[in-house]
Amino acid sequence: MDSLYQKIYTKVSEIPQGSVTSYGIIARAVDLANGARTVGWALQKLPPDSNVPWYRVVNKDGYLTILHPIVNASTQKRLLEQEGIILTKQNNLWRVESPHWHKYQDSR
DNA sequence: TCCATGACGAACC
DNA sequence: CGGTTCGCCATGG
Repeated sequence: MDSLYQKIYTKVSEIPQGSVTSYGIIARAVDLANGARTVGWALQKLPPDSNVPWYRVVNKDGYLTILHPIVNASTQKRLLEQEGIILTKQNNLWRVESPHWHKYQDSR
């Protein structure tokens, strides 16, 4: 059986290129109804050399709310733009223009 | 064991 | 309708 974090990473890895999803959606996909913050915690713990597409996870409004000092919002913005995703500066934060949300069939 | 801390989200003013 | 407050939950001290 996978650990909670392992399940989270697996779900994140399922997000197709060019799409994004929110912390809350991932949380529900791993049976944590209100564990959005926990998902953020798990992603922060990802090793730098990981191949998990953590940058495809944004908050429910499409904003990049990452707080990591090294791998910051600018890094995430660059990676998203490489996939053709358009970002605009709003409320002093980068935001995905017209998010194509990736949903999960069930989970529950 | 209790308390504080987030890469959040929804409910309240 | 928007800014603020309050839950949530796994971790770490």
